[in-house]
Amino acid sequence: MSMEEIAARARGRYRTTQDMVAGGLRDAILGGVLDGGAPLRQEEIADRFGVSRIPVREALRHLEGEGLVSFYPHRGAVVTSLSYDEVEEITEIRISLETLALRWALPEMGEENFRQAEGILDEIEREEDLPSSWGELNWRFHETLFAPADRPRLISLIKSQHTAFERYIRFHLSLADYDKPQREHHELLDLCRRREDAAAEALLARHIEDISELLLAHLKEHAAS
Amino acid sequence: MSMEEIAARARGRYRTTQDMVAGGLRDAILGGVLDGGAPLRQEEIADRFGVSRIPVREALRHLEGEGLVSFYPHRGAVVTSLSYDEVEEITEIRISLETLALRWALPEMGEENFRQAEGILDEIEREEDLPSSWGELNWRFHETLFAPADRPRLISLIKSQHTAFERYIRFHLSLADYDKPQREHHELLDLCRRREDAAAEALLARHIEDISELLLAHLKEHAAS
DNA sequence: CAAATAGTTTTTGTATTCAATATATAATCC
DNA sequence: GGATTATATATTGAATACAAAAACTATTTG
Repeated sequence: MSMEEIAARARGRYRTTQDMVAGGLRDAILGGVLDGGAPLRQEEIADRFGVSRIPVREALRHLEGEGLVSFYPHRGAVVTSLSYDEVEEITEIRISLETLALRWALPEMGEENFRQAEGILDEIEREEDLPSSWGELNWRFHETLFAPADRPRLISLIKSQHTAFERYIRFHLSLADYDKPQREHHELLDLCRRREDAAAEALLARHIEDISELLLAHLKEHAAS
Repeated sequence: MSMEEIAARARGRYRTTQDMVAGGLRDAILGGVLDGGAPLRQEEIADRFGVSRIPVREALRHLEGEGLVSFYPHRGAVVTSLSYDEVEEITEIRISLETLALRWALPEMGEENFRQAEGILDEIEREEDLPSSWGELNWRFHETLFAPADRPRLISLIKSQHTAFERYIRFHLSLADYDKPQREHHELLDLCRRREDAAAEALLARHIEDISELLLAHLKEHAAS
């Protein structure tokens, strides 16, 4: 490793300042430090990161592309929040895209993939602070199943739907709620191993719906659109 | 109409400078003035639009979110270009998302929608310069069919796939190539009217594949990945 | 001829200033 | 008094100028 690389890592392992700001804001949003609807004032963010407003604005634009923030001309950016209807919509989109990805991935899966996926399930079971790491680990499991499809655009679309979704999981799910999805993960991996494509696709669809239902139930309870 | 609104239109009917730049660049890319892979130098663009570099950079970031340009750190932005594999990938994604949208839209369609869709098909048949307006008109037809689904996120996803796609149509399709898709448009509208959902979905899938095959055939011929 | 080096170009980041717009508050009018 | 209209303030949006970092080009040197 070169001196330059080490220095780059020390600087926060980001290539540019706007990447650093975007990364920090992303963590804050996904980690729940910034709730949906929270205003993102440029000057305040710039001060907090110790940078000027320009990289902040470009970071915000980038996050807009990821669907995490929304811009309102001359009123600024706010953290995107999901309505009940949008959660339902994302559920449908996820089922459609993820079953497609699984269909393409299944014939290409090898022992290597299965072992990797198992490793992630182990990590989930060993994890102490599940609420704060579930999003990341859950995504890594699903991604591992889709990766053999070698469809980068498809996988990136799926990822952005996941991101929009899992931000809410953290707040609305209690510890017991994680059991069922995890059981489904094991079942899903089993079906993939046995190459039962139709059953695997059906289970994946149900798995997505199950998570969604948990989320919708809590959203309905806690009112707020 | 207020004086302010008139003034806003005179200013180029854009709310902010970056919207104006983004709009201009989008037209240039979709219109084929800027080919895939073309470098987008900030200063040059700023000069051409008579603005500073700040709104240009934010416009580029916005277009990055739309998938029309790609950023390479410290090397700048280039117009995104599609590989053969990516065209195949987008085809699969479109079929998956558009049949989903149609499934949700069909029960909600009314005579109003059918008439509107027919109007667009008439426009296509009356159009003199089809290659340059096909993209826009074709999208408006498909959008009209999906609109009753009232799924804004889904429709916006579909739109970005369309955009990535139709930029290439203009260059690779000859006049005769537009006949078959247009016949399929009429058939599709007919099936929707008769509420034959399964047949309509199947035809839509075939329609997307047909267009894709035309494009892929030309891409294969003209080499370049 | 290959590798190192210097110079150039381009992007990226900062600072400062000003303009345009939206929101909130205060004042006016009916 | 209620509604409309002006005014004030905060924030975003944009321009200018400059500095720094990275990538590219051409040259020099061994």
